[in-house]
Amino acid sequence: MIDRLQQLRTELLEHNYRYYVLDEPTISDAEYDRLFRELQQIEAQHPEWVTPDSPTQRVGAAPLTALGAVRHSLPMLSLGNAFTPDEVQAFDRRVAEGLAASGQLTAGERAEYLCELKLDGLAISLRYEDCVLVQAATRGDGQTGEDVTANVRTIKAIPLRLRRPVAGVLEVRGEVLMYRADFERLNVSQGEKGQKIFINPRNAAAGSLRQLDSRITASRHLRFLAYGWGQVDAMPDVATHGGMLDWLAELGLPVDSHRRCVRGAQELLDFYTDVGAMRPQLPFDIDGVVYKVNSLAAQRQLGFVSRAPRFAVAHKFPAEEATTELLDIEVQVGRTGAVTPVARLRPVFVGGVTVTNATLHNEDEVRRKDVRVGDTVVVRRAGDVIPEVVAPVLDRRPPGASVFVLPTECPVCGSAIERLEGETIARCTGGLVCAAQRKQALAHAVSRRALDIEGLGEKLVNQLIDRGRVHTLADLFTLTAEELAAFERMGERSAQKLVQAIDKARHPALGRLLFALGIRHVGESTARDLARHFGSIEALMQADEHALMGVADVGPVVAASVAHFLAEPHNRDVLRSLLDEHGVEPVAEAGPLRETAIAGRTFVLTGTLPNWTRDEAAQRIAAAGGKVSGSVSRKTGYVVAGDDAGTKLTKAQELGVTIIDEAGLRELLGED
DNA sequence: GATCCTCGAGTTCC
DNA sequence: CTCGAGGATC
Repeated sequence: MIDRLQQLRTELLEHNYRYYVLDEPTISDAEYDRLFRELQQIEAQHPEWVTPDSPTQRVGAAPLTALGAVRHSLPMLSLGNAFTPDEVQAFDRRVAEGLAASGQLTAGERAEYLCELKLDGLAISLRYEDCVLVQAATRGDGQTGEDVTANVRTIKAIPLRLRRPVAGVLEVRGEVLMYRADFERLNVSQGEKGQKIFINPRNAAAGSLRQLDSRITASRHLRFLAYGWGQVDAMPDVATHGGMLDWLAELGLPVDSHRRCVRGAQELLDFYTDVGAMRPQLPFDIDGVVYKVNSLAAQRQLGFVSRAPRFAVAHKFPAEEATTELLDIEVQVGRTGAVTPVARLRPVFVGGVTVTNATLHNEDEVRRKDVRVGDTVVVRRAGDVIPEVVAPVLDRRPPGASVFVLPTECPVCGSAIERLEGETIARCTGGLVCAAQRKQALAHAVSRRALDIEGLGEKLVNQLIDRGRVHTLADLFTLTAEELAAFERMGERSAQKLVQAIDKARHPALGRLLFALGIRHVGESTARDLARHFGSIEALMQADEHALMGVADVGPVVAASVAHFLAEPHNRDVLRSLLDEHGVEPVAEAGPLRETAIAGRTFVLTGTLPNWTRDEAAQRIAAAGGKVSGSVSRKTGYVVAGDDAGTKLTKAQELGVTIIDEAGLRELLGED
């Protein structure tokens, strides 16, 4: 009996592999089902023989109450975009120059790329430990994603165990997606059951993957295609991205077969054209193609800019466009007084959602596009998210449509609208006299990245300001549950919860409090820098412009803005009142700048490190809050030197910058 | 003085 | 996500 069980498992795994990975099934679905049921029966008789990697163990488990958070060991990055042939040529030129500079490419030689489809699904990371799938996580913000292990185990295209031995950790990255045919069928059955109809395969895949009840996921026919990797303990002996993909395929992971290895910009563009032609015949949606420098050594050489690799780019298909009528152009007033024209549109379905509003950014933008109220306009979703008015359809302009003129007075408070010379943004001069600005300022102060007060949404903010109950941040801390319960759409329970949330905000991290104040030019990051540098509100309040300039990334403009804010008696009063009367006690930032070796410091990597690639080292430094820069200067904190270090090491010695090796870096990072 | 990069600010929809 | 602008670097 146990022999038969082993045999069934092996056969079913093989058929799975043929079906999902090789796309060459050798038996019918009915035959597969027969084998599957036989295995189920044997396992039912002998529960002690059931193992977690058995093909029967993909049926889903009992619902969870929430998806847990998973921190990626290496961040999941995003890619830069290209939309035009010019941009692709510019990308190729940058790559060629970068590689020529390091001698990896001789002049006139064309760089080698691996071209792939850009799948329109959800990026996930699969973690295998000693060949066994142990965890699956969504991309999330790139640093932290959601734990979707239970759901991912139900996706038949994803092996629960690798087909070849791989020691230690292997993180596989790829896209979970739904085939168009499966999507159509799902919507039919959803419709019959009177359940939610999905707008597109991407949304359906996302909704299915994030189910709390993995039994639902199991019924949804999700697919998976691998395109990359994260942590790899046992790196195979391959030199190219293409080689890595071949290796992943050998391990039993599905990899899309439309990849192509090419040289130079023209061949990249040819791939784009070819893929565009076959796009309607593909079984799944794509939103473009991806070009990656093929050589892994060359990839390391090129490195990263901020969160995106320099060695890869996504060449996107043009966004879907639609035409609709521009009903009106209204202006909004932001928290800094910025006056923004907004297009009110006749609702139109484009790129998977119904669009009714679109920003027009500023006065110049409206002029440049020459859109007028009454025009028929072309609308698209830029970057597939934010709606954008592209241009008017001039043939259909109604006679007498007049050019848009920005009002000279604020529509909310009547103060003058002013546009300083050389600035693109016009601003309401009303300051806190303007209710719109007070509302936005309060909404900003309580937002998640600032004081993080839950339960204080737009509606309530509006009421608090309109009734004159809250004028400054300090007033917020005088609210009681009794009076809040009397506001519209507020019950006793929500009122009490809100008061608790406000109470919790009495001990914010100093940086969050500074960010909450809404000082011009002081965002989340600068606020944290200020908090770390000065350590307390009191110390900051005594700082003059000169002292402020001493903070990293603070120059004359930011220093003047902060000094101006602090010089304003009204602002000082609010701060004093917060601290002295309302029991607000900011807590010093965790890990102040002077006390951690990594956070806020700049690292330069040079030479070959013994165990880490440069990318890995860079990503680990970034994960610990450090910065990685390409060149050595006096502001460089550390130079991490490996074998064959070049001129950067010499320069570091000249400038007296601390030089460490990989072991030293590990020590700083707190690893063994 | 030019250029690259990061940060701030504004915005949409579900 | 995107633009503009401030800051740092070359």
